[in-house]
Amino acid sequence: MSDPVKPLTSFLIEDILSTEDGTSFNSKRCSQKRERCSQWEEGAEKLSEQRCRQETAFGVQTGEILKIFLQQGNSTSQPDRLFSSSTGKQKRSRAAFTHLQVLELEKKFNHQKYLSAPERAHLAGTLRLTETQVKIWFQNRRYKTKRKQQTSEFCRDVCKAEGLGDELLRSSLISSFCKAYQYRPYLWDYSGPWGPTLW
DNA sequence: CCTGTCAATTAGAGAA
DNA sequence: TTCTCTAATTGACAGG
Repeated sequence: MSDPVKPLTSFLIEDILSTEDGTSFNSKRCSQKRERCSQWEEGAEKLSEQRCRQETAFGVQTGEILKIFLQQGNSTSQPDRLFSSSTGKQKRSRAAFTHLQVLELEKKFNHQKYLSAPERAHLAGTLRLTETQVKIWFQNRRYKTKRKQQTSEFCRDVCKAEGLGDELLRSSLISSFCKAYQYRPYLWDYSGPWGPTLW
């Protein structure tokens, strides 16, 4: 019998809700943050109801399922961290993927940069992640790859400009690159003398 | 409409 | 505390 309890993240709540009422939580995408908050609060309530039903179904004591979540060690899988208890204000949760999960995701990514829906579902199932988490991981991974590649091209061009003694080109390359990436663009991978000092 | 992508950014969490 | 990585969010846009 498979373990009924998965690490609980905001995405899992989406999945739970989508199977609960037959409508996709994703499809309720809201433009207003306020609307989102009220939906999340609703989600929290439904979640707690669902825990009760699971406890009944699995014949365990009240609070047992919550305890299992809490015992999973990963603090971000604590369901109640998703919401601040007193204010009812939404708190963003951040799952920490295990080494194995990342390893498998990387392996798959090296093989193919895009996943079809069935492939994504299969991978999510085997890694015990939600499909949304897999989708977002691949999205972030593609963006990271692209930025790394742009950084390496930038480094190459700057080195070339330096080699030619073209100070004007060098500084224009650097300024346009800095403008494009206000955030640190994976420059730490490059141990050139000027790399990390740029920022 | 719905869902997916990219690009940019935010923010949680672990390491130093 | 600060730094760094990266999961998650947001918004614009595209395709079915």
